[in-house]
Amino acid sequence: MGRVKLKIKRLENTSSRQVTYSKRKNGILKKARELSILCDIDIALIMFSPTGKPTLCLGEHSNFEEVIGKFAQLTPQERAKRKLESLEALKKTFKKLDHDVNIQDFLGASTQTVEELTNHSRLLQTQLSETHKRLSYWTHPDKINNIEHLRAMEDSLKESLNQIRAHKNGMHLPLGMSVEQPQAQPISWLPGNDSQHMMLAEDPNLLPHRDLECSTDASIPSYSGFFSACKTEVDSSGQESNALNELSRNACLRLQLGGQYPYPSYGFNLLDEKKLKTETKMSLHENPVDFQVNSGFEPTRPGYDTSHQSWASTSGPCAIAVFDQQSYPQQPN
Amino acid sequence: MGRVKLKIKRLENTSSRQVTYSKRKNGILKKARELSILCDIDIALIMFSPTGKPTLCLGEHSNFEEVIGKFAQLTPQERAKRKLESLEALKKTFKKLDHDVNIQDFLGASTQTVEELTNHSRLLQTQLSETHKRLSYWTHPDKINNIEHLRAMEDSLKESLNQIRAHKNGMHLPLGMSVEQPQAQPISWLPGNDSQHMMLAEDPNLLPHRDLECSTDASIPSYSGFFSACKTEVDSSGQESNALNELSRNACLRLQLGGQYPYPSYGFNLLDEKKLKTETKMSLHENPVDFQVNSGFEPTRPGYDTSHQSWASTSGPCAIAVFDQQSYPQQPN
DNA sequence: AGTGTCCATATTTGGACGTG
DNA sequence: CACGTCCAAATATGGACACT
Repeated sequence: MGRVKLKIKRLENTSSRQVTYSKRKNGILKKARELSILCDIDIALIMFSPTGKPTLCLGEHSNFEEVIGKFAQLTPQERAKRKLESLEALKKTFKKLDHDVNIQDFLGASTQTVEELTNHSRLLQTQLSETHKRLSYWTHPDKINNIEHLRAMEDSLKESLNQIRAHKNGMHLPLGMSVEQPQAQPISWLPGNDSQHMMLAEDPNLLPHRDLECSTDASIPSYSGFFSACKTEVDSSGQESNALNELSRNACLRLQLGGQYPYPSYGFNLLDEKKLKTETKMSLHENPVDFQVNSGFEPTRPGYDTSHQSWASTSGPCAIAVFDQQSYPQQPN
Repeated sequence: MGRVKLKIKRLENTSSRQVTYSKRKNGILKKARELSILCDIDIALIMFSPTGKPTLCLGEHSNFEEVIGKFAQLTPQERAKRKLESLEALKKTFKKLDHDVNIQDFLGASTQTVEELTNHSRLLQTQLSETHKRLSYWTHPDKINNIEHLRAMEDSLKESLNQIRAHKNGMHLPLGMSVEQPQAQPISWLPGNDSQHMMLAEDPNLLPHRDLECSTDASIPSYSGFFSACKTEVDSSGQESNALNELSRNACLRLQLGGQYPYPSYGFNLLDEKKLKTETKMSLHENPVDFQVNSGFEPTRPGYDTSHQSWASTSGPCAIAVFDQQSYPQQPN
């Protein structure tokens, strides 16, 4: 009876859902692979069958943590921006469909607000950056090659030292403590000293590439043969195999992504770029990894129904970023 | 001329790659969406355009972290937890719109965005405060009344002094620069000194490029492009060296800071964090799940080739990650 | 660079059925 | 239950061109 047009709506029949999943899964995986090869891009696709069985597909030379990490690196601003972009797209769709406006107004306003906030954030970010920069010179004097600067710093330090000593002396001098006491412990008392830290996905140290059977190399044709009957299809990639590593690595990622990240005090390594990034990135997930059903507002894809049940971190912000793409007016079914 | 059969091989023409990406991206996104809806599953798709622009697509009720996390832990246990019922209503409501837009979503998304940004701003504000506070300790030691702290600071300063001296001495007298130059000017870059511009920053030589992160990001052309994407050019995380001038400076700095050189011992315990990070990572890696290659494939009918790859986790319940998929009989081209 | 449109053809995939 | 097979209708998408 030939193919039947299907309404894009949850298939109520469990069996059909499974069969369809199976078929379409193959289809989408193939598409993903083709896309990654044709356009030579990074791509990662994860899906869970109706039964919960997970499937991962990576581009020819993609590696999971890399992709996720890269994505995770997007700053909140960026995410927000992207989100707005997708909203724009929707807006456009709306317009086209001659659909109503209320929304547009809303969007407009929202955009405005968002923009403001974004600017503010940007400003703060810049300030922070500046400050960190300044601090960095003190933290890593060895990075300075200008002897004049060093000399100046030295003098400054001497002066500060004197100041401190003077101040100290002005205070009660506890038990005959030696002023010259060799310094020992790190200045942990400084504000914000905190050990917690998030790791960055892209940090090679944190996510060592593990190339087991597949990984990167796998991406190559030769690899392709790997489990498949070496077909004519050399392009078959099969990064998927990486799962193994991918999975294990995930843990890390998850940590990072899932956002628990007790906010480290901005105290210390402000200087550390990585951290900075992390902070920025994580800023959205200040909470501990608590997964909670956040059925409330998972942004659903327009036009579709949703049955959600998502475990979103309460703070959930970050998470969703780009969803772009959606719209495509459904063809009338 | 109708559609032409395309060999699944990297498109050498840059332009075609982009066009193709654009088209296929839409296609695959649509497929992903449909699949998630039809089969009511969780799905996450991330891809980067040939230019590096990231795109994320989540299932109807998926949450990025959740998906990644779930995948990571392979904790399928409650997968079944679908609360379809409650959604039926929503579904119905929007279904009749026959298009993809869901106002609720707009609201949700935007709200979230605003929320995110707000949080981010707050966070940055806090960080700034902290940082300033920290700086103030050094700028106004007289405000400190804890002798221990003063002592620690003093020691730290001494240490820094030594470091600087050592570094200074270790330097060869820079090219013809007069060492005797009178050093008089105020040390404007001293901590606490709010002089806006870091004189040091201006000197590229002071900021040896260390491309750590960069290298990574660099691999993806425009990934960093997101900065440029922003009209105004934000520097939220600037890894893009070529970005803006003002940004590039930061970039350098950050790179430098993010470097792996040994942290100075005197001050902030950066090391601790590092260690901590490592530990965390490790623990995560020893994820209970242990994978095994279960490569089994069977050359199917002539002309087909299937490769399935599944990794089963011994411990995890569902633990099976399947990666499969690839090759579908490539019709002889 | 990124999209949208047209058209003709390449692919995908419901349904129904068969197998382990 | 998970797939492989068939067939015909539903879709996706190269190539060319236009717009922004």
